[in-house]
Amino acid sequence: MVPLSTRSRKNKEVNRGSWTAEEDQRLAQAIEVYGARKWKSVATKAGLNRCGKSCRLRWMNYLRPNIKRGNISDQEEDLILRLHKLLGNRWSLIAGRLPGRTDNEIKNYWNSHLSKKIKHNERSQKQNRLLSAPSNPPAKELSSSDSQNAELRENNAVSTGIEDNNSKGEENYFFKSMSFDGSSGDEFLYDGLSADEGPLNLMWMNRFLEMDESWFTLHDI
DNA sequence: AAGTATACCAACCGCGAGCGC
DNA sequence: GGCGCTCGCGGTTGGTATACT
Repeated sequence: MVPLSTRSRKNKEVNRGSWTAEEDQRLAQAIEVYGARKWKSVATKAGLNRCGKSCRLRWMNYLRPNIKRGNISDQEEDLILRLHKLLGNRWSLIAGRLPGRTDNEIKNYWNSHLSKKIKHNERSQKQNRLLSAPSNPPAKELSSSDSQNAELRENNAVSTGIEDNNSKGEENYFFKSMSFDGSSGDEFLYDGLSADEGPLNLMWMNRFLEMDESWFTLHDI
């Protein structure tokens, strides 16, 4: 995609920029033999004039099996929005909940689509508030955590169109007992699911996100 | 048709955590 | 404890594609 010569930078000894089909093939073959670890040595053994980091990135974001590309579905988008509300810019955690999607892809999708969408929603929300302001009852004073939670719920409802049942506002949701790191917790969520079962999985996740707060507490995210 | 602006996304960079020596 | 190495993460860059004027 990007000519090697144009992506400047420090190390002139190694290739930079777009990967060629041949490089991809070499990398995949090396990983088949040596495994997806020790990226520096994988790069060397594959005969690639690339740094280990670059090889890892290429594998993780492009060559890995079961990668889904393009066309983020409405369901996936909804899930990204909600997870982002809960987790912030922790793209790898969010990606971990979306089978076949990479953190880089979700980050790009967020920056190019969703962040704008949200800004637009917030703007029209403000306008609506201004228009209806005089008839509103005086707002109860909230602690900062209350207001954060309120904002979180409000944005969530606005951006996804799904109302959050958690109206108490003093507690946060939580996720931690099911880890997001692709280890044991993932088994709880995804064990036995193939990539084809993604939609089913997403439905499950959506229900999970709507669960009553009594199931979870947030403090140790 | 040509020039310019904007959107998209692959790839890079810097940083910090974890681990072994 | 200190050092070096590897890995993973999030932010950023910049080339290409597309839309707009």
